[in-house]
Amino acid sequence: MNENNVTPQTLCPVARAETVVGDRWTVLILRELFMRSHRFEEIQAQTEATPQMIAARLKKLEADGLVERRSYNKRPLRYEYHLTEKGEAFYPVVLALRAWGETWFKSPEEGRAVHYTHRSCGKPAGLGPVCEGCGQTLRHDDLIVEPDPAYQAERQERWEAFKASR
Amino acid sequence: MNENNVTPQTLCPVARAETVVGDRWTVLILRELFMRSHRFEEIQAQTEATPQMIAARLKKLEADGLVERRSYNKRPLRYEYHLTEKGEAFYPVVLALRAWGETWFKSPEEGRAVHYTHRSCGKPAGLGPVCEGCGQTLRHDDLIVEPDPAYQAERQERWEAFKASR
DNA sequence: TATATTTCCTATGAAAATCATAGTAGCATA
DNA sequence: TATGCTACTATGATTTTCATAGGAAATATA
Repeated sequence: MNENNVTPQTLCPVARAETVVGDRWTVLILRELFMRSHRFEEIQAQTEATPQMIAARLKKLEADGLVERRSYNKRPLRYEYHLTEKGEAFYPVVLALRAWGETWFKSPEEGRAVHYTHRSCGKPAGLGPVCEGCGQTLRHDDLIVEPDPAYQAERQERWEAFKASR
Repeated sequence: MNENNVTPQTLCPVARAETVVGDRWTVLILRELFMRSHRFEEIQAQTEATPQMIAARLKKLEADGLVERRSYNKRPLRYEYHLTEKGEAFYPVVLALRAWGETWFKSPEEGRAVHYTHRSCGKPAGLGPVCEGCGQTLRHDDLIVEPDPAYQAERQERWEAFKASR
């Protein structure tokens, strides 16, 4: 994995961002955090990465300031992972990635994986970056997220397969 | 490198997108194409990747339909790389990445790497996704791109260093 | 004619990351 | 005592990446 460079080599913000998020597993972990999976096991099950991949990336994400670890249980000590403000600020990238993926990687008969409703106007938000209904810029905490039944089932199944394999 | 899966494993558009662009070099190559570097050597110089990295990724980007190779010279046969419509459509992701990078990876004394002017309203476009001046969604071909002198110098220097090393 | 130069890559071997698989630590519950 | 739960770590084979060098096919220059 790419160690974070202390002195930035370039002024380019895309290159700097990529030293942190230029990795498939990292982005999938961030997706899971936005999907409100906060536990190691949930993230592992839904990304289908090995535990080392998850562990290494969570550690780096924490070092890079996108993620913080919160203990939700002493004895035995257990942690959950949450996005920091910097991590939350990554949302527009995920949204843009989603829009691109929905547009260019789906056959017509496949529906959207997730349906968004814009809380402030009550209308479907569409693919962004601005709300289809009211034109406002979409923010993560202003969206009601509803996984499509098919996607929900897929996630459910992945979780069960994961559980069964222990 | 990740071979493209014929049957998608998931409905998640982010995961599907990441099988194509979930890689640092790939994103940097796309950035260069948006910066109007179309030649192998320019891309190599500005990304500072090895030629195999570039060659392999350009090949995959072509297979994935984001990039097309155009011969600009017979005898000797020479190619340039250009974005397809699918590749151009990736722009919002780059823009979001840039905004995040500019916001979270810069000290106050460092300026923006690139300045955008919105062609249709003539005002500075800001960090997007919508124009700071007029509120419209930013499109790549509607932006006048002006690298900051410092960033320009950095790129110039990289090119010269590359040339000198041959 | 001979020698550079330009451009786009390919070859090679060492170093690092990744993967599948298995296992550990600490505690709770039956 | 045994079984389960959760968050990881260990190991060894496989794959990818990196640094460095080189090649091929033509034109330009001496």
